[in-house]
Amino acid sequence: MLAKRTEAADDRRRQILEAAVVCFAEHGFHQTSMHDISAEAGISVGFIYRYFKNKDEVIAALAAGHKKEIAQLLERARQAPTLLESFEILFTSHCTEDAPRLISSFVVDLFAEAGRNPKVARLVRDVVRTKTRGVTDLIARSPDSKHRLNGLPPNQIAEMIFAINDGTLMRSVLAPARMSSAQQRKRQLDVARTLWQLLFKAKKRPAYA
Amino acid sequence: MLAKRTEAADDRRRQILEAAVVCFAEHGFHQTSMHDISAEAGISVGFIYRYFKNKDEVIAALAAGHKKEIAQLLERARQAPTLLESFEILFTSHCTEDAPRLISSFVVDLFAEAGRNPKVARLVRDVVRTKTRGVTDLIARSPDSKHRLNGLPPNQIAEMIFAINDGTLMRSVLAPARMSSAQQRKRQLDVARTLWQLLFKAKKRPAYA
Amino acid sequence: MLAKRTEAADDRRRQILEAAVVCFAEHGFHQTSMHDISAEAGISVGFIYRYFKNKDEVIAALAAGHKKEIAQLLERARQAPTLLESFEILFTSHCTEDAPRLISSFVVDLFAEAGRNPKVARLVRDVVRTKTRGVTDLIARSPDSKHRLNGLPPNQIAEMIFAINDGTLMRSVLAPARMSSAQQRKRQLDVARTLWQLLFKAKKRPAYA
Amino acid sequence: MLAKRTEAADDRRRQILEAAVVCFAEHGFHQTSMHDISAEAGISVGFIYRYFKNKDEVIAALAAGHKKEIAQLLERARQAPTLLESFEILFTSHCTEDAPRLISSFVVDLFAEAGRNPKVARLVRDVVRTKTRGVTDLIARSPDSKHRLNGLPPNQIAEMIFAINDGTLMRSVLAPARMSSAQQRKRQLDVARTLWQLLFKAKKRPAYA
DNA sequence: CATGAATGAGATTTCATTCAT
DNA sequence: AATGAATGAAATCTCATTCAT
Repeated sequence: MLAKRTEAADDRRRQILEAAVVCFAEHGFHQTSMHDISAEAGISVGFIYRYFKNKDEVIAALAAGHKKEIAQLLERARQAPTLLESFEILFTSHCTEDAPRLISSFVVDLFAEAGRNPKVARLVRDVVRTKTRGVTDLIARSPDSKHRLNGLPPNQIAEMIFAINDGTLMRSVLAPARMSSAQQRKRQLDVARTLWQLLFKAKKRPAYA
Repeated sequence: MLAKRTEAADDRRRQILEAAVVCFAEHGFHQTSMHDISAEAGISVGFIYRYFKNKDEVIAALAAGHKKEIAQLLERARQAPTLLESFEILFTSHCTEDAPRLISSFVVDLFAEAGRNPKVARLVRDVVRTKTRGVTDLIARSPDSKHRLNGLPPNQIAEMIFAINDGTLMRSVLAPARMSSAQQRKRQLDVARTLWQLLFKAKKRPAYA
Repeated sequence: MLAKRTEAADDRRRQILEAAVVCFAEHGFHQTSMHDISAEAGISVGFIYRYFKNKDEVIAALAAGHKKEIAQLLERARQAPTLLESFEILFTSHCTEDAPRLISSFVVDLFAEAGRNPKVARLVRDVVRTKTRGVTDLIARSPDSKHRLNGLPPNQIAEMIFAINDGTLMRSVLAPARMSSAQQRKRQLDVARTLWQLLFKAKKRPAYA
Repeated sequence: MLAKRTEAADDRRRQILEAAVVCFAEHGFHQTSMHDISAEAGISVGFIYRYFKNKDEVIAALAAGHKKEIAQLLERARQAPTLLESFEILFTSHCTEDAPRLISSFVVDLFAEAGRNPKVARLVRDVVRTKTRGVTDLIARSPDSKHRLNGLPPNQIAEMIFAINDGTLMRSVLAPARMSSAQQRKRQLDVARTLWQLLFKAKKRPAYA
């Protein structure tokens, strides 16, 4: 019997999930044992099973958490005063943490898992959809994008933004361990600005001859 | 004692690796057992060990194979008559196979694994470097890019191309199983052309005002 | 993660080691499977690993136990009222158990293992040193040995005693299964007395001629 | 079908057995694979099976070889001009080889194996019997032993000699690898002479008071 | 004859999960 | 509630043995 969803229970859940994400990011889902998680959380193994039916549910819960974080990220991006700033927020999302590699490792593993675990796939697909829609909206509403974008529709731009975003995330698992959060953040800002320039600053480029 | 590298042995190796990539793509590295691979390859478990020291070596061999394929892909892209065609080749690489999801699942898992397994990380990092350099070169040499690119240097463009490429690949693991290779290919071509338009067709757009 | 060293845990350890020594004596270290041990102990295989890191650690623990037993044996020998009685204790040590062949088989295998496993070698070497020193002391302190011993120094005598002791032990693995503990004990006492006679009773023999 | 016992076949057998004893001494019977033996002998695995039905037969053949060697050793001891020299030959038998640890490791393992493998047990028991009888004879015929031996019967002396011999052999597996054959030989000679002194030189010791 | 490719049973070890306390 | 002892299925890897070439 799983524990009821009281506030205290939610705290427990969070505690377990926080430990889990650390382990998962470091060793991957399937090389992390339940014991690893319990040790990281400072609780007993059996305890985890009071709050999660099994290991897959822990993964699923984390995927759900990821979905929520993405929703919050979108919200923050939406409230930025300019579109460039929105982009900057989106592109550096996984660098604001004190452990950027942790997040990216986890997310890449999540996608890998989605490739085979239908439950995870459904959630991740949902995240992707939410992200794309949110950013499409963001672009469409921006006064910046009135006449520009090289004639591309907002949703195509949005897809490209996320392709770039996911692509750099995927690659960031290769970043040497010594690379600081700040350094990674800087790299990501560069990418955001490059894209920005491509999309909106074309005119500024001196017309060739 | 591993088998010597005769031609017959190389055939066996290939046979095993082909089976392994199918299993890995379907279930991930760590949820594929050596028995799964042997069953898929139609041989006995022990036999795999005559050709690969252990499971990690199978993964590493596959990663090395990936590296070689990327090198060939670059070569093909290099020989395309126009830069746009080069782009199209690069962006649809994983769709030409009869099993596009297989390839992408494998590659995403490979990146996830690179986040923890240093041997794999080294190989993947190598692949990334080769890719980026190759495409940087491709762009720099192209007559198309003489005065355009919105003032961005070729290597920054190259990085962006691959970010997009990897990003779409990462996302493609979510593609519903029923999506055909042709459909995916079409999507990828769209992305390639969007990027192309962004990079090189800007001038064509009537300057607002 | 190994279980902590509580009293209950120590009981478990003992239970496992007792089962292990039975199996090892009967089939040797390398022909005893972990499953054999678990079956003999009446527990599950995996459970052994909560108490011992691996099979080698089981062997090492048993070797350590042997060391302790030898130390106790020496103590008992030391407290015997006469040197002859000390000898008798030393020579019959492995016969007092209800399973003399068990002990000898185990010890011979332990020496065989010491020839290749450095960890075991270190322990066995330690046992040998302790034994030799202890008996050297025993002899040196004995009033019996004041002027006799055929002019041989105590440590040479001690070495010989243990050579004989180990030699008979080594041979005792050949004793037919039906040979009772009592019979073996009697044989060993004969050896002890023969040695004693050789060392100390020489004078009583009528000088030839 | 095993190969017939022609002279050429016997050569093959010897070649295999020589390789086997090296492997067995180094790693023990049950940690030596048939492949190890074939590699050491420079032949194929399958080839071994033409000359020996299985691994156990290889061990048995080696045990039989040991028996023959012991018979030859006894013959040499018998032909020595004095009893002391006979002793010296017996005690240093395993040191004359260029690999003393090899022989002792093998013999100790052989005894361990005898504790469980009845076929081996029978052979080893036979060896022990042959040895004891031979030496009993040796002593009984020696003019040295006419009136001495502290009143002990020759067969008891013989048993003791072999106990010592086996005991030192058993212990010699602990000799550090760097100990040379010559050093070990010297040690063994010391033991032989100590025993000799004990048995026959008692008279020389000044009778105390 | 001789080889070594091929097998598959079996060994060691791990780990998700349960349950008595 | 919370623990962690206990299980046993399953994974990785080895190796004696066979047999087609």
